[in-house]
Amino acid sequence: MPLSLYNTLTRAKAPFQPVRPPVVGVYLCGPTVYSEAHLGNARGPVVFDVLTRYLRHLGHPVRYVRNITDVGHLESDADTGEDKLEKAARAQRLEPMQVAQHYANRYRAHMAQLGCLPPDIEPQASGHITEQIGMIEEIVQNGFAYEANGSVYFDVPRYDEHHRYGRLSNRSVADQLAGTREALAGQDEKRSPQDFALWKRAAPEHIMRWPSPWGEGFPGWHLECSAMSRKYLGAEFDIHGGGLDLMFPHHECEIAQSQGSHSHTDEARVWMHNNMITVNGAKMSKSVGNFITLTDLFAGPAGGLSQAYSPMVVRFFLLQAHYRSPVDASDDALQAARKGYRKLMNGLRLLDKLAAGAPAAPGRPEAAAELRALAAKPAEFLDDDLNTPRALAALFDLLKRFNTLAAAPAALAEAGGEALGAAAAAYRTVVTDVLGLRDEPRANAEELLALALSFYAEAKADKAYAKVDVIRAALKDQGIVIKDTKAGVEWAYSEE
RNA sequence: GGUGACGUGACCGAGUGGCUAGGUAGAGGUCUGCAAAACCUCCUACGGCGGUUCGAAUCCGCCCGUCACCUCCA
Repeated sequence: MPLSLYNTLTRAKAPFQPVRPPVVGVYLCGPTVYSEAHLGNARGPVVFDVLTRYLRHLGHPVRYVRNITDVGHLESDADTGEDKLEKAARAQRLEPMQVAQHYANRYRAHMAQLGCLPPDIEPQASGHITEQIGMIEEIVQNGFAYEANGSVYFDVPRYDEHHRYGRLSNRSVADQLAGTREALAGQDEKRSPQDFALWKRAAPEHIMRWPSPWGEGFPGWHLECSAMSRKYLGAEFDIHGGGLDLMFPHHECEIAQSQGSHSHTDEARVWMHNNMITVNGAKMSKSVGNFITLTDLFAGPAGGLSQAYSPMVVRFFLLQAHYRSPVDASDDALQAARKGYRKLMNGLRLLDKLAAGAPAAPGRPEAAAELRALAAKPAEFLDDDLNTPRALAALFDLLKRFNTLAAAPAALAEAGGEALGAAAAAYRTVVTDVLGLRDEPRANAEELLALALSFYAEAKADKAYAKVDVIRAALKDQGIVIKDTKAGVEWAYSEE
């Protein structure tokens, strides 16, 4: 069964066909690095991490691009001076690029904790000013942009005459005009309120600025993704992802820029949007008090949650909902996810035991076939627009079967070693390679060691020297030597 | 006002025109020195009102309610 994906552009699921098979190009809109990443920032990267992992599992060489936005966006169109990055830099008395680097580093660390593989290319907007200027020049040449007072704006009505603007988000230019009437004030530079900036003239106090044919300034909000995706993935590539909130205006503008500059393509063939996360039923916001940064989430109580939740629990929790559905985080939901996650991980350990006791004989054909069919289910559900909740359900079904087999040697023999091995491999592959869930060891080595030493001391006191020798040898295998001192039993790392 | 999504059992969350989602929690049981795990059985469902249909929780209409986007936002 081929992989089907839901395309926001067509509002339908369709079998996935790479533009240049077997290679697949994926672009995900990355973070603007001016503050700590929060729970909501985790969903897109996790979803598209599973997507790229699955594409690779299916044998596609994937080029996964996730940008870092380090040219801060303006707070609003009317505000020419307040740039998010510069604002953060001023508040922290730092160079803007220092702020960007700081949060980019933290972002990468958080993504690694969440089990997201690093992108193949992680381009930064500030390093691609040349490409962005080149793209603006093309758009101007094609008549879809105009210069005004050192800034360049995309001419939405003009573009709309040739290509429909608003296809992705299903909006019409006329409707938007009706809806934005009140906002007309103070937008004198723009010919139409929907026009968006490709290049902004820098006010004197603006720090981040670059020379351009239109004077000193900086690129507009939406341009970097068009320029960088084109550079690294081509004028038409396979999959463009992002949060639902980016659909309009960001992605709509990207399509317009790509169509208007070069290629008469929609930039990407498939547009995928992950839905949002709410916390205790409401959108995260600082004023509601349910805003949760990833740092706080992983470390302790935050934003209406009573305790810390580990990165893998969060990942499992996110995968338990379909990526196009909204998901609500709460203590109840996360605690249930934690137990489910641990159950799945305990399954991985069970596989090792099963493999050790697997029968060599082929088993009964029907039983073997049945086990293989059960083991094929998780991937089948992933084929259906990445249905991770169903895939997880199928994994739990499979795990139940493993548990049953582990307790019943007769049934184990019926299934046969070959089918068992294949089923175990399927479980392990989907859980770890595709869903990216790994075991988070929780046992405290120091405490376990203290326990072993207490048994040692007890055995010694009982003069049970056979037991004493066993404990000492086992610890030595772990590189730990026991030291009997007058003060009591101590330990040290072996110097051998 | 425009666009889109949604309302499923104690909680989270899939799915489907008739056939078990799954996880968590709860009840009983098997196993067990005790416990845990595991397994078996059970429990509470599809917002309301109409319509289409042999049959709808699943399709259509209306109503009620919730959320998101339309300004930066994952």
